[in-house]
Amino acid sequence: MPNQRRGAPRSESARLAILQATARLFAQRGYEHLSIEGIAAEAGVSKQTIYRWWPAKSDLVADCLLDGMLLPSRLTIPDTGDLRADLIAWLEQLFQLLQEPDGRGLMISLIAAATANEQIGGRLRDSLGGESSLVARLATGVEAGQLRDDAPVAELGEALVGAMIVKALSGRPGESADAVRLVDALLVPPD
Amino acid sequence: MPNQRRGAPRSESARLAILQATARLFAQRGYEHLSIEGIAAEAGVSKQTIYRWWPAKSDLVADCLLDGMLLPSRLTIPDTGDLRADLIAWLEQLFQLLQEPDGRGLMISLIAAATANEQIGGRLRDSLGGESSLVARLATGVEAGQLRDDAPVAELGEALVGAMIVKALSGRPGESADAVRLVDALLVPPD
Amino acid sequence: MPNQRRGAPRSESARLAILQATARLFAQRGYEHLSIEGIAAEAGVSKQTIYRWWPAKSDLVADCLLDGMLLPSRLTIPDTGDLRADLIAWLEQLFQLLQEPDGRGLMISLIAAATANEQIGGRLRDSLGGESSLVARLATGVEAGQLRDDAPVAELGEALVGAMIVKALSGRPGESADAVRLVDALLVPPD
Amino acid sequence: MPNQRRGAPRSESARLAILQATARLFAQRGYEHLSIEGIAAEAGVSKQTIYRWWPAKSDLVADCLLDGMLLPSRLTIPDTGDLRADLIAWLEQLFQLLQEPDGRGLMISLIAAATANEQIGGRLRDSLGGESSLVARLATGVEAGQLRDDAPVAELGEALVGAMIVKALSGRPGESADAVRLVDALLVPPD
DNA sequence: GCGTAAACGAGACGGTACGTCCAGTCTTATA
DNA sequence: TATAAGACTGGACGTACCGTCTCGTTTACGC
Repeated sequence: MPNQRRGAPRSESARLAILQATARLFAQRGYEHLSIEGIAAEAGVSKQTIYRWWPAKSDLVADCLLDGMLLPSRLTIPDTGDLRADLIAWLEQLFQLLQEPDGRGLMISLIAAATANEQIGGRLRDSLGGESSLVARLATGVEAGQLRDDAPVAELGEALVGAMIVKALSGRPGESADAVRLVDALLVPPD
Repeated sequence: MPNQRRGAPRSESARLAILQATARLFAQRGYEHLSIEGIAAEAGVSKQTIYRWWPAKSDLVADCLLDGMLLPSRLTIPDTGDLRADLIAWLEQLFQLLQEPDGRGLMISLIAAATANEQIGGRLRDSLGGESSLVARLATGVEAGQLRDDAPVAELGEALVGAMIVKALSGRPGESADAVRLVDALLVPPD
Repeated sequence: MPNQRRGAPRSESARLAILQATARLFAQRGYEHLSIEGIAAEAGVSKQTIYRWWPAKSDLVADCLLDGMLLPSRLTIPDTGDLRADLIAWLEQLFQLLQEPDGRGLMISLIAAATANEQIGGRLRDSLGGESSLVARLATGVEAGQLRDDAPVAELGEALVGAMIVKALSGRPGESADAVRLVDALLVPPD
Repeated sequence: MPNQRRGAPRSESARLAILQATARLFAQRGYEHLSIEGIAAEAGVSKQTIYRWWPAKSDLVADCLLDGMLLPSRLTIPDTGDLRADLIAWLEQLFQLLQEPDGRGLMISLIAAATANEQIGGRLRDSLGGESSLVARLATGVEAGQLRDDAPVAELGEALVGAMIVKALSGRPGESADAVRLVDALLVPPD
């Protein structure tokens, strides 16, 4: 079957350059100060090439997030078999990130981006945009008998991520003990 | 004792007009489309008068929020004596708000504003900017014996508000049953 | 040979609209009250388009002057063969212009513009911005034997124009007799 | 006879401070960049005090010029008895001033101010704002028999000052020889 | 190969808003 | 009543980006 379309195919190098430029500028200056013009200049690309493929700045960021270009990889949820320990470890890492100045900026920028794009919000909910899913980890915990069968995993996931987001937005630093308390409050073991 | 300062005193009418214009435009068009120029025009005031008293758009919004000009009054947490019922009722109202198109827009706008101003984030955490405090209500629950003495009220509050915020950001509608499940997951009654 | 530059070419219609708007507003309200914003509005053009091509208001006015859009065409120096008569006629026209209210305003505005831009000053010196040159006319007079060979034509030109400028600035009306006296004082015929 | 008016008399110290501040800022930054606000701050005076006594910026400058606060004193016309030598010396000094960067700026600023105020133009004409008068010096020359009785002294004065102004505006440097040529062209001795 | 059509760089364009400066007027309290 | 202080409306500044557009160039199919 021959090609569907005539004309030059989409330039992969331009696509990459744009996403990388976006990620770089996002990390450097935050979502608020991201501009299409700046991205085009940084990527060595014309504005039109961006507008041809992405309808809005937030969709660009969503693509970056999907490709894992925005978040440090350490933020994925571990699965050692011990749900409580895994969640605590994951939350502690998040709280630590929020205490680095750039870390908090990154999180705030992601929230700001989510404000403009539901997809980004969804990725945040499913454990911050990476491949792993918080809800999947909780479900594994149910299977392993570490959580009651009828535990509302979706709600628990939202509550965990949401607590972190609220901490980020209100500038209240999260400490290790908070992570423990939060997980213990949420995770009622089966009788 | 005579007055402390010379020069004309700050114009109360201008202050009010600015805050009201901000609230009006915020409700109409959202935080993203709020512009100082637009507020000045709506308030019949010069831009300089705004810049003289507020360093940034987000501080203006924070003042509005403090004065209760942005949120419907029904969103305060009730206190009927039954903590579980109160929390469920409050969450249901929030979820209902999120299902109205304007309601979700309002919440998203508040989160966007919080992104630029920690104070706003703090008000969101303390039950959405009003006078009432979610944490205070939880503490009342502890005193009434409806919650264990060592319940981490701060974390629970953050988790509740955060869950709602995550729902808002990810566009997942919250239903009444969700509210019940969430509250039941979080509120472990004393033995 | 292909085109030198990429990107859309400069819009001639915008260029013209800007110059015409400038000329119109200059004539109506004078150099002092000329504003880039006003010109942009009058020309139906964005401010950026003006700033892209002209670094300053005075350069815009200089371009208008060069294109002969600011001065009445009658102000060019005649060449009937009789130098003395030509100069007197030209000066009389200038003096008459200065006695019309708008005429004096025009001249004052030109001087104010020259204050910000040497090019404009140069055009004023070479007989007020038009195509004709006062010095060239004087040189013709030398050739015709109506002026001494070593007559300092440049200095005489500056003195003639300068006298008119001083009259304009000091509000002293120039009369016909003044023109005659001035020319006779400056133009010493050859022995 | 008691005072005519009630209330505090005009503050002489404020008046002086304002004029001195004006002169200082005029010299430093030129007429164009002079602002009432800046003068008030520099003088330690309120804006209202300036507006109470001077209707416009240009009137302030006119007053400074009258008080001799703007021009170097060396620019007065000498009177050694030799009219030609005096005029040449005076012009040479002017030309020299125009070749210093600040000197040209000063002259341009004065012309710009004259553009807004006829009085200033008049002072420029009467030999640049000082006490001495060019026309008076020329009249002395007539009395001394160095100029024809019917020499048009007013026109000659305007031509001399005007030539200098044109040089200043057009950025053409005046040299010593130019001064000689100009004076010789204008001053026809009696037969 | 050769035309044609899309992608692409460059960049001009009409706009909106920014945050700042200053004008000129006013309202206080003090001298 | 003059003054210092300073708040106020209003207009313009020069800049940054927006999203659209118009060029000339490049690339790859389909004839």
